[in-house]
Amino acid sequence: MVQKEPAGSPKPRGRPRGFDPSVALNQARDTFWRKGFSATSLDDLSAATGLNRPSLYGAFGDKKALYLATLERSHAEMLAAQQRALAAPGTARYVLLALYAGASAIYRAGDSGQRGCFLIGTAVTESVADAEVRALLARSFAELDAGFAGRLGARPGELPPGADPAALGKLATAILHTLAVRARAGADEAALRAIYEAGVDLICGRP
Amino acid sequence: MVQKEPAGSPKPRGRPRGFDPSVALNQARDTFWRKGFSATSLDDLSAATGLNRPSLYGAFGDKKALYLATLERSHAEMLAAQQRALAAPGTARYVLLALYAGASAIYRAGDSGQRGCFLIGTAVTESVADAEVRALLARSFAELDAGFAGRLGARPGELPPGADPAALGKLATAILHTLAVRARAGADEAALRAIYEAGVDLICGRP
DNA sequence: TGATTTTCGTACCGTTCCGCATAAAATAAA
DNA sequence: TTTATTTTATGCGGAACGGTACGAAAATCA
Repeated sequence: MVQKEPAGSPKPRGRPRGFDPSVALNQARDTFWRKGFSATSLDDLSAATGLNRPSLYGAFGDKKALYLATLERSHAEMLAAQQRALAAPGTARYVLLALYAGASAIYRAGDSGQRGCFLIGTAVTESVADAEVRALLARSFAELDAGFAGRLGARPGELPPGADPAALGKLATAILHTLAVRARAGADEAALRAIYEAGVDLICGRP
Repeated sequence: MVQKEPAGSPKPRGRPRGFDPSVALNQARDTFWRKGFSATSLDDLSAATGLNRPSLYGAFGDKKALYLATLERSHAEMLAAQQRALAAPGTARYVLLALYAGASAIYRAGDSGQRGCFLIGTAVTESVADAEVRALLARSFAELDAGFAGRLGARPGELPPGADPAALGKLATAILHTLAVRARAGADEAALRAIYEAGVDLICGRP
């Protein structure tokens, strides 16, 4: 494994890293995603990343810090995907359906069983005993709610008269929540699609 | 601790139990509820129930079997509570609001932080790696969906014209899902109420 | 080349984990 | 009382846990 060499950055003094921390972070996230935080051991993470424990520790800190880093990145990616989907051209109904279809595909992925949403599938369990996880989860929900609300309130007349974009935004996030837990329980593509199509019908009004 | 003596049952041969297995099961469930399955040790369970490990093992089997027993009981209680709430007199809107208010109260309970729903908060994480948990979770969702659908389709004319009770039933369960995960993330009573009121507005039609 | 700095790999530390072996205690039957 | 049976309590054993010390390896700098 050869290190990448970003031009212009002065080479650090000692022995260069033999791995890409960003890749390792994704591999660690995949492991947490499958087994959850508590059931994932440092040996699991070591095997998944190909790094030994000292290298993991040196790059990310202890297991908890590594987990928080995967949560933070995953939330940022989810939020970016939401923004991208909601900024696409088309009606609210159209972009919501596309967004949920994309989420459904992600939730059903996974080599050893459908994994659902990373935050819902792993952080929800830890959040009662861990204030940092809980705070990140609450922030993630709030930002998703706001993202949906922004798009739903963007074009006057697109929603049924009297609709409250903020309230509907929270329900749009609720659809993601139910898709996430149901995917983890094994629901297939048709089952998830039926749910989000019915949800979009309610949020945007039947067409 | 004195044993209960159900009349008519022939006394078992040996030393009688010094504890009530049903009470112990609830105490074990509360521990799983707070920390999740993987993070809960047999010592935690022993401390919570007041039993030592051999007694726990003798009464319930290993940790996994004990956990499955708590899941099964919790699901049965949830389903019974749903049936009771939906069979109450009143419009669909009224009974749904009452049901969600009751769920919200349960989800916000907990001595050390809001715990949400037991199944959503703990089983969703385990369900990818454990087929038994996954099957129980899927069954639980399906039965809740069916319970809601049954009530929503029970009285013709109660829903907006053209509404599909089966699809709305799944969305009614979705409201429970989002309440459960948001409670675990720390959402307060007003936040949860705003969500389920908006959800009921959509499902039953604005009043 | 040699010194310096950082990473890598092995091995280890103390702790905690789950499960059980064993014996004492408590009750019913004989 | 004696015997049989079941539940308690103590404590052990092997494995896995998270985390780290330490020396070898690989790069840059002088």
